[in-house]
Amino acid sequence: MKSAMELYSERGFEQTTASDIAERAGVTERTFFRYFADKREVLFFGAGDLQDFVLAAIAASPATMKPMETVSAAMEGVADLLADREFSRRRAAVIAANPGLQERELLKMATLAGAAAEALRERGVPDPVAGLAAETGVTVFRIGFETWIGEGAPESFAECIREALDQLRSLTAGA
Amino acid sequence: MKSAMELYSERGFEQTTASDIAERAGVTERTFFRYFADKREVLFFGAGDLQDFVLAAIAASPATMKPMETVSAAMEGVADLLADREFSRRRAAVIAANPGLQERELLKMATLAGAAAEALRERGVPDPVAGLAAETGVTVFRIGFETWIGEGAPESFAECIREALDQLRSLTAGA
DNA sequence: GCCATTGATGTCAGTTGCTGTCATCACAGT
DNA sequence: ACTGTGATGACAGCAACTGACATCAATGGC
Repeated sequence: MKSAMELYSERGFEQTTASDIAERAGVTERTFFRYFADKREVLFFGAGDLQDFVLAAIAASPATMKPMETVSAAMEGVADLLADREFSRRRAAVIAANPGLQERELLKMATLAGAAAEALRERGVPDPVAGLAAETGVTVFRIGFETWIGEGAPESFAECIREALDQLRSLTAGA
Repeated sequence: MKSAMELYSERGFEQTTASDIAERAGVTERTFFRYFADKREVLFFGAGDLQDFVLAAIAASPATMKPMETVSAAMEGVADLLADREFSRRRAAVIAANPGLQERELLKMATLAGAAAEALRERGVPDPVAGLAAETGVTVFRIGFETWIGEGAPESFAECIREALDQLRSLTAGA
């Protein structure tokens, strides 16, 4: 809900109760918990869509593509789901201010990495490589997202992803 | 406390209340929460020591050592803190069975990676490399730990770490 | 030996996150 | 109209914490 983000931004996450959010949204606290598993989950609404998107992109990529390319391309595609940069910024600020929310975000990322690894395996990528490529891909996503959120970054999310990937490449190449 | 692990193993994490643990330990619920920030934190008692150890190892390593070597060596050294393998196994099983506990573990790992990156920076390792080496080092630790916990693994934790690092090396070299 | 300080623990009351259960009520299909 | 069915509200209750204050034992100066 939008009400939750507003309140989390206004007074901070811990300072807003579930009942506050429900009230602003014009529903009962009970109803709030019917839509969201817990208070934190509100901020990760859409994480499921993101994962579905990434999985579909991996599955749909040409069989000739190398694992790392596949994952990176999928991450670039996520741009379509990230319309409002200002909103992303505020959301990130709220999460950064609260350890509990960071935990949840970490878990979402880990889950995404796990699912991506599985998707790669189903395309025939063997096992240690699949996991590593998936995890690396998620790291690239995270770094790219952070720069996209930051000051003086390129307008385009996809470009941020490509940039992060390039940096990573030159680093591992140098080792 | 040992009481907590026992109960978590017996009935599972969610099925044991804070007051249960306190009772078995012979103290009050209030006292329990004075020692541990929350119910989950019991399982991560000693995470601080681990981080201190890793940081000290990084700081103490010869200045000529390359970043990745430094971090890996530090991770190998953690072996000293991991005496009881059977205990580690039971702990891992409890954590694997509960998303909330996985969240906490993810956070601890992320924190460790952040601190390790900072320690590398203080040794003069420049910025994108420091973060990457730290994160990779933690990944190696995780993989190594998992195989050490698993069946038919080498007795020595340090050996598991070296093995994981070798695998990673051959993977990134192949790309 | 006595008292003051300090630190660890118990007690109690209260808030908040979250859940189960049942009632209500609008709306859809027949 | 009749009957699900699905969304919501109402309410009670548990468990995870927290703050405030009381107790009590050990410690250390006098």
